[in-house]
Amino acid sequence: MTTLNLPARKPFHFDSVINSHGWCQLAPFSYDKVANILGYTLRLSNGRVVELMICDDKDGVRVETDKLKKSEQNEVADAVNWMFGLDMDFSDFYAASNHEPKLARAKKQALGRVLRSPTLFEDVIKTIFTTNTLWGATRNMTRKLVDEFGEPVTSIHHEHSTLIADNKAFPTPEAIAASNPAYLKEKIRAGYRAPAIHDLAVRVASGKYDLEALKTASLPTLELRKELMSIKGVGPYAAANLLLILGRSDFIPVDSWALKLVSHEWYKGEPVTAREVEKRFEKWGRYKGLAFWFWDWKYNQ
DNA sequence: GGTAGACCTGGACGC
DNA sequence: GCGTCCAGGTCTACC
Repeated sequence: MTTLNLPARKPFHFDSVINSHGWCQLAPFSYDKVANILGYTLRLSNGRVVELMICDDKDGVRVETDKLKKSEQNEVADAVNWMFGLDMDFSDFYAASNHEPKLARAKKQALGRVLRSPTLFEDVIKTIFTTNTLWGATRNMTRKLVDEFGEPVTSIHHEHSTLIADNKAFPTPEAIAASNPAYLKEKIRAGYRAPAIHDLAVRVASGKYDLEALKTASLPTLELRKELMSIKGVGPYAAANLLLILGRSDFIPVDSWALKLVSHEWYKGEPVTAREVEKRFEKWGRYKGLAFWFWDWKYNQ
């Protein structure tokens, strides 16, 4: 058993990260609401697959997992640090939103961080799975992809293996690349998205496309957006969602839900276009995405 | 530069 | 049960 205590930049609220969006409901995440523990099945670079149990801690988060070597501990720490954005600083956003009643709770609740997967590859695929479909189908596609192509937790204690036998890590690009679009369409139920995720997996697995480099790229947001939108299946909504995950807040992920929220907030439920959404948040400039995402919406069913 | 229509799944609804 | 309709972003083709 290994326990890691990872500190976070203040302010930090574990629950705010968990509830930042629906990601904790997508495999290989699991969330125990009663115990307030986030589970995640992680594949380490040496091929070992471990189950992480992540919970709130005095100064950040605590991670419990199988006994790990030092190098493996460092890898887990790096992964969780990224997933929770432990070092992210939102003080400028808090200062900007200080006088906006609809964002007044932002600093107190430490809003700003969004839960992310360890790799951008995983988050791009999950984001493509959210497009043009209902949330139930998104969960379904992700679950099936993990079950079909993910590697199971490496069992050390065989007598306990039944407890973790079902958990698998998110598939590697290689594993998805080795499949084919027809299979992804039929078995994963990815529909017309299948060629897009297969193509991405092939490009990443071949080493020709360094997707993970975008996590730390210092490109201007507009350039980064262009780069994300060059990925098949990633349009304006998906790119904005991924930018928010990457800590860039200049764009709003406008989907049909966003239109509904804005419509009820300012237009008495009358239909609105993406233009109206942009207009309403224009003044927030580079905090546009955050202001939209953490707005205290009237309509919230 | 803007937009109609096709893409695919799953849930709702009517028979 | 079975068929029909609809919601949901992206992409292509065509103005």
